[in-house]
Amino acid sequence: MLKQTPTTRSRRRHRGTDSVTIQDVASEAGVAPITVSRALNTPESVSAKLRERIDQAVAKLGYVPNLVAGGLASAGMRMIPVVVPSLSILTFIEVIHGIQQTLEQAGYQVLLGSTDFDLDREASLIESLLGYSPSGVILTGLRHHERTSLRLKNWGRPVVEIMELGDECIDMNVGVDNHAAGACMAQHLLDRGFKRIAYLGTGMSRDYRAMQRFEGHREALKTAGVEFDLLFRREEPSSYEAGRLLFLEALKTRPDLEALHFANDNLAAGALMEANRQGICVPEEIAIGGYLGLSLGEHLSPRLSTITVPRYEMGVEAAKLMLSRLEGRQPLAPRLDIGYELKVRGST
Amino acid sequence: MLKQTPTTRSRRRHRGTDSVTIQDVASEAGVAPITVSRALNTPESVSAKLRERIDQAVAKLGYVPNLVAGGLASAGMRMIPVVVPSLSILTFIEVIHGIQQTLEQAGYQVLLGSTDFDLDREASLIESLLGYSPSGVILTGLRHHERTSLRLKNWGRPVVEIMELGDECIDMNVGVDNHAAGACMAQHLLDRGFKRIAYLGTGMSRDYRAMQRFEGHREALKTAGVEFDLLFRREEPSSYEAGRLLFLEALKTRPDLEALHFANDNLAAGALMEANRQGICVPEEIAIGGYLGLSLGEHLSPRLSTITVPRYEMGVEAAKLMLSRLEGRQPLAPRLDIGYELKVRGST
DNA sequence: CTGTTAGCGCGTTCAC
DNA sequence: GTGAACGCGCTAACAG
Repeated sequence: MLKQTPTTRSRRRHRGTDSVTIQDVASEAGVAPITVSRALNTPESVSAKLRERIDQAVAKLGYVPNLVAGGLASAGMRMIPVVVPSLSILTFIEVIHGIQQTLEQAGYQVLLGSTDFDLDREASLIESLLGYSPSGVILTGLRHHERTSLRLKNWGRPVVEIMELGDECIDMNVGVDNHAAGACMAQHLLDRGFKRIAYLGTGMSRDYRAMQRFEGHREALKTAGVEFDLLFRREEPSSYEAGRLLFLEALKTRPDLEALHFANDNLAAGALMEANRQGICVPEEIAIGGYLGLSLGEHLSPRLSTITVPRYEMGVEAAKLMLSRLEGRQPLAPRLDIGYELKVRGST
Repeated sequence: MLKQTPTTRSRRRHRGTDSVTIQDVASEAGVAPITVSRALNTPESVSAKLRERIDQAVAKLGYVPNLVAGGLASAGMRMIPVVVPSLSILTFIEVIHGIQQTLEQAGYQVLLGSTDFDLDREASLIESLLGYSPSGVILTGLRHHERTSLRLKNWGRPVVEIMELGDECIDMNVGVDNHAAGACMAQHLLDRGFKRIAYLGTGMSRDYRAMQRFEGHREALKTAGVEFDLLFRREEPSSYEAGRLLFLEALKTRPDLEALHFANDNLAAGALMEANRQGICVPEEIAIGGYLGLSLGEHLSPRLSTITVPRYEMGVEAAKLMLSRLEGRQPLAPRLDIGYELKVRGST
């Protein structure tokens, strides 16, 4: 299947991809291969004259550097694995998008990895991803297998942990303070005069960041002297449907509830749409708050109050941090709080 | 930055990643490196005794094969670039998800690439992705730069084109018949008794698949003897907001419209939500149909009629086709129609 | 500024 | 069933 043409060039001893190599370009331009290499990688270290001859030869032969060979000889394959818990959660997609756009401009490619919120899978995935000799790694969260953290710390190449903020990171960290964000929405609900407030989430035994927001929520209530500590949870992944079910369950179990604090906008939107369907008035009969700032929230009626997190920007910043290290610059700070913003809209 | 420890092992001449190599394992097990290689890649060609010794050494040293070296020596880096027009369109994300899940199980990794619907960018992106010596390539659509198609045809490794269906593909093809899908929804609208039906889409000068659906739509109307050929378009990317604006524009320009056929569910949902907001009754005052089958559509009121496309499954099938080639099996058919399904719900 | 030499770590080839 | 030698294509190191 590989190479059906039995190799026209006589130079090839065996195998070989039969493509144009740096040697071909060197011959064409009448220089040594290393000069071609330099002309391509550090043009300023080659005289203008040779550079031009080489550029012409490259164009003429259609030379494309073999990054694998380059990666073996030097270091780094100009790839960055991005390891996230799930590819079916929009948040991660948007972060990945930001990362991809930024890295691609700089000539790096993104390698995708997903762990399904499983730290064992994360550990083995990262282990095998390192076999690709990537230039750096971006991964989700600050909690990992101990051997993963150790391995990456000793790895000697840039590592960025995203989505979460903390004092102890492997190398660099861009994220948001989940605890504070949870407290922020809870405080908003309290400010609105609600007391019987529940938190509702999915997959919280695996997604500990949602749990951190719940902790913030709970603490805000406690601090305000509101003795109400209600959590509704389901173990399936987040979806509109899960939000709808959570909503129904909450209404049924505790008809006295005044406000619902959802772990994310998908759930909140599912609830809001169900409320619309049933003719339940939001926020008069029950208030609904979310987290993330999905654009959908702005189009529902009433518009969804939420805490927006600049997800795309988080990706961009993570990538920039990565690039600054890769290009030898020391990043200003290895830790960046990307922030969040409370958006008060109609649903609360 | 790279390797701060000045290399403890004396073996290293210069550079080198200071990690465990096949040679280390070989020494530990008291065999030649090639035997380790065989024990790992073709276990049946090594005696049980040695195999066990080697496995132990691998475990003891925590050896992880350097895929870069392997990729250079043999061929294929066990990576598959997936090139899509955009990472901000949910459809592509879901397809990528299916691809990623399937390939990762088989030990292949996904490299992400996006072209922003630009065939020039696609051409140069693919050119540079080939530098990674990937095992295969998955790309979007059947239309490419001629040099891209030629390059990939001569490349000698599996190529799958997705999202679209056609007779002439580079190698293998999994997708959906856009023309037929557009006609299908149009026919449904006609069957409902609507005649003044408009098609509404975004970015259609770049996203020719949406245009193919429009052609199908237009033809269905013509065939039915309905002389109505109205297209509303905007050039921004699809979004709820774009759908809302398109909806408003259509209502304003042509108050006599009976049904709106949107190029995708994002647009349709934006329109439907705006209708709700304005108290416009759907479908009594105006019917709305979409395309894709996003789960959001099922939660709106009324529920959105649409044409569902099994996006995740399309990814899975594309990956399976790829794998069958990579593993030397001939795929049953190099062309797979993934199909679509008309979902008639409340909005029409 | 340019060239020479010597690997990067692995798998193929061919011999035993 | 196992091993020795060599090369995949490129670049770091060290001259000149």
